[in-house]
Amino acid sequence: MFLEFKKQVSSALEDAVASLGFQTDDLGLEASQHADIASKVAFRLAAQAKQNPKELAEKIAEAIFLPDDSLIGEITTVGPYININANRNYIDETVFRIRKEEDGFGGGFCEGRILLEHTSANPNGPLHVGHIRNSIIGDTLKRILMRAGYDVETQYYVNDMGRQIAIVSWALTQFEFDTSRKPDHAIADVYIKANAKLNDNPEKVSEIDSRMQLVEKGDEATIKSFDEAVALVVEGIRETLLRMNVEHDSFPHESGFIRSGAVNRIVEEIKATGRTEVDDGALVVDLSDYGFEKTLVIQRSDGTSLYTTRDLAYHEWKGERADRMIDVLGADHKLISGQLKATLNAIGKKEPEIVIFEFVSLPEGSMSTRRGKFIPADDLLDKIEDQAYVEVEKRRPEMPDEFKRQVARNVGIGAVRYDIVKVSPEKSTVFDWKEALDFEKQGGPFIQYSHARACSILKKAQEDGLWDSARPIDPSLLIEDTEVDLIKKMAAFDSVIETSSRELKPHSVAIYARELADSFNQFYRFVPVISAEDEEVRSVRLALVDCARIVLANALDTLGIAAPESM
RNA sequence: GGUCCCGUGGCUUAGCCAGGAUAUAGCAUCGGGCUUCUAACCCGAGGGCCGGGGGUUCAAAUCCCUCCGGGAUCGCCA
Repeated sequence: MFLEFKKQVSSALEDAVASLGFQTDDLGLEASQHADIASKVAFRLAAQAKQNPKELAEKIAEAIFLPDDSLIGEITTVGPYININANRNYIDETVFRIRKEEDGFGGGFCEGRILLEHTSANPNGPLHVGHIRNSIIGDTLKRILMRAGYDVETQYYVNDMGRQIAIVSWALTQFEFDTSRKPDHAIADVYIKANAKLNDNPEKVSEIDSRMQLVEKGDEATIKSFDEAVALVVEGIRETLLRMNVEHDSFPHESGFIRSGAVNRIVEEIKATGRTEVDDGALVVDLSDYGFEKTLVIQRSDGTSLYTTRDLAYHEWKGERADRMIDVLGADHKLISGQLKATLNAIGKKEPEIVIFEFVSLPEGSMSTRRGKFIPADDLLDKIEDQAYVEVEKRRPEMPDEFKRQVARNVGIGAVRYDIVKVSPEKSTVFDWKEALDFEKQGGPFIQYSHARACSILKKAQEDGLWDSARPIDPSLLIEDTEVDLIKKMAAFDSVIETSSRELKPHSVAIYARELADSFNQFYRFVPVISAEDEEVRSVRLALVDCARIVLANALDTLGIAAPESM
């Protein structure tokens, strides 16, 4: 709804500026604490108009023409600022729309097909607390883009033939596989042992090399041993992701692009550009004109392909199947993803948009599956759910155990997802158990609680025979400050989705959801609903609570966090 | 050493790309609020030369330069 208001403001301001004989492509619109939206256009035009910004602002404000059905209300100037407020129509219309559109409210203004790749961790062990930053950013992005209106397919690109996987398959011949453990964890055990053994016995490395050559040549027994190990780990990873409400639509395997011949084809295409040369037996690409000093290796001296080579083929394939490709990658991929884009560009292929997130490290240093230095996501989820159970027990001791477990799951995952997504991806973080298990106030559970609270009011009203969602309402009775603030906050949801989908920044949705819950809680505190004296007022306030329930649920859904009716 | 990212009250953090009105919020601290729709809540207070220094501008947390601190990365790993 705010998007529509903003559009009207833009066009009204443009017309006003034009009517005074000026031109600008920057209306300087910004959120403001003094109005629903403010314009700094007078600053921009002051030089051109040779007038002082204050007088200019007044002239522009006077020149604004508003049609009858406008959403724009009061317009004032304070110095050079033009402060523009929405009118009553905006408030009332917002309430009507939320009730009409329900779970669709706040989206549906974009179209196109997007392939979104995220997580794609190597299947050599379980997801750890660093990986899930990728998963949560990626999954939230998916939800944001889908709400915005895009057709989104998420993919987990499975590395089923890299060096690490060769080590895993070798490890299974060297060490006993503990079938009593979750398979991704059991694989990590033997993988860690294998790496230690290879470290102590460097002559064994040739066994890994030969496995890689065999799999690339299509040796069935070797491929089978890789596949089995990979399938075990991927199954465990999917289970972990599902616990966090993360689900991928497909799992393309790297080997598929070798077998289809796509990798060989793309190597030939790159050769045809004349950019390649053989350096020390390896095939390298010159990307110096793209600003990369070092060449990019796309084939080992033994002729086998690298991750990068297979990734090029994968992106070519994706580019043919979508309007946009988005990859969520860790900071260690910054350079390689730039080289990937440059190479795709050099052969005339579509390039992906890359979302980079910085690392999550441990107090003692960076995480490493190979060295066994990591905290499995499963451990974090187990502990946070245990902690959440304690919190539920404290508050709802009388409820059945099944209820408490369910709430603990929802709240625990909500806390984890919110905690991770609320921070800008470009900040590196250090994982801290104490912090992770501390139910930070005004985090995920705070928003879930607000939703439960709205549900609780509606439930009670319904039991008392006071609430009927079909009954006509008169939103103009919603005049308390906290009511209007809440409605305006809800109206802004579409604009938050629009911005975060355009900038691919999921954390702004997290901030918004918290602010929305905050607005609702203030309304709850100051305005009686069920006990409102006037029947009409009570009805419309109940409708407002229902609106809050809807928008809170939409915001939570966008964050991949459950919206419990009771907790 | 080169390149990229980050550095905002005790801690975590928004704003920076598109410079402008008293710099955002949470945690923690202190004070207040449950006979009233779930207190996982609400209200209030203190606390910041926006890492340091230069520059551009009428105006800099925001742009440029430089230094310091942290992270990432620098061909046959992914």
